[in-house]
Amino acid sequence: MPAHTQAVEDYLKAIHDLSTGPDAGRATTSALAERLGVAAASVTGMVKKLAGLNLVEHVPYGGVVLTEAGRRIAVETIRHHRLVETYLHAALGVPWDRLHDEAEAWEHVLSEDLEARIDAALGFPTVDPHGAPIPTPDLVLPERDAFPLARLDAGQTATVAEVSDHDADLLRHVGAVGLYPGTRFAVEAVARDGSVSVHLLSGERTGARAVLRADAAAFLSVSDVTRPE
Amino acid sequence: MPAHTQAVEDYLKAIHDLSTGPDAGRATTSALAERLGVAAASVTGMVKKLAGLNLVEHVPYGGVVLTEAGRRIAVETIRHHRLVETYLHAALGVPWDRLHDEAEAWEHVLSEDLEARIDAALGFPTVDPHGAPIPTPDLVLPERDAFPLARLDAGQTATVAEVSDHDADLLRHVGAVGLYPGTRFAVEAVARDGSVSVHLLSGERTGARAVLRADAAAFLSVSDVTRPE
DNA sequence: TAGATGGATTAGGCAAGACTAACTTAGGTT
DNA sequence: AACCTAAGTTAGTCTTGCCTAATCCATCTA
Repeated sequence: MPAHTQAVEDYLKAIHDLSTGPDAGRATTSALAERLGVAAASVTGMVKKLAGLNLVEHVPYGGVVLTEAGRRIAVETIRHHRLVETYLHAALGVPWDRLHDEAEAWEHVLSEDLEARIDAALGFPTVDPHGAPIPTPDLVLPERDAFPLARLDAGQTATVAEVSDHDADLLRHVGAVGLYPGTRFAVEAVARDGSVSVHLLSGERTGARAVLRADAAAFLSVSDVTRPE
Repeated sequence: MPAHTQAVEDYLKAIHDLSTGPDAGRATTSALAERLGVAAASVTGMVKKLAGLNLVEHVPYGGVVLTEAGRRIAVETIRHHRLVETYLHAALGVPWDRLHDEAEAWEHVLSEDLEARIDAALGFPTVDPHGAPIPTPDLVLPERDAFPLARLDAGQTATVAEVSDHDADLLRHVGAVGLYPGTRFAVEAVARDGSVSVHLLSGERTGARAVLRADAAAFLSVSDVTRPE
């Protein structure tokens, strides 16, 4: 059935990412080129191919949108990615900041059978080690009402929902600070440069105080926020 | 470092297989084509490329031999393949006859780090589930003095050393008979058509008697043979 | 020694994907 | 309304691997 190549899966996944979340809409050629590390002309070429396969709808000069068929392949690939990350972390102890790159390769060669075995071995997890939701076997991707930590003000308390897995250096920093998904914390202050002083209220480093870099604050999403007062 | 593609790894592995074992020698174009499921002309083309990369020595009309550099890549790939098979079997319960195909895909995307983690998780195994030796991390592939079961005569006793993992149907048959690697058995009779009646002396089905198909007898190797008398 | 024959090689192509360079288009500016 | 610019697209190549068809070579046989 899956006659799609690895490149096709990568494009569809990238399109999905870009057209999901707060900034939804059409994915642009340049955004795809940037994310995939490829020249814009290459994107145009592949997008035309994907349109021919009815996996996306392409409005010249206006970006692309996934069709239902395209969405299914994208979500299937995301499921593979997140299951593999979860497995590598839980079963083989691969550190947080290396999961993404390993999973990037493995997600494309995972058979249905192995996917099911890994899922079962993990007890059918619903989130991966970065806090990202794992699509269900029938390709439903749960929505979340989380938002960037960077929007919190001093005095607010929240729980880490998800950390972007794209930048290994950023992950190491967040790990050093202790803000793993599920950790509850209070914002003590927000510096002029955007870095955030936090007080950990749960997790391994409960009670610790640390400063989160501004760039990291933008890529951490939080939920269960209590308004001060 | 590994700038070699998956196709290169597959060719080198196939050349290694064909030029190893009892029937050693130069690997021929047609044998490679057959094994890789590819046209002979394609093999000639790739072989010239490999020769240019100094991974093989090519004598036109006379076959190919691996260079040391080529041998290392081949053995590294074999190590990946056998470690992955062992892991999938031990950790995820993938059945015997499906290991090969899964491993075929995974062997090419296994990072050094993950290879080491899997090796450690398994307790540094030396043979895979088919009885094939796993090359060491420094790429030494142990030799074996095993030979085809088909050469045994009635009355002889031997231990299953290794079962070829290439044919899933054959593996299912061998599994049904109970001749897993390590199993000791006695040959009761060899039929005119080459099928072999065996009496299991160890393993799960100890005491059982069964008939092994002639084609399977050719792809099972044995060791520790006792001569009758 | 001359064929016949089958394996090996060359020649010419194709499909994926990516690149650079050159041209368009859509949206602001002025 | 004329123009500028940045993003998008077209055109033309390149590399990998694979294919078929045609030719070549080495060897076995008559």
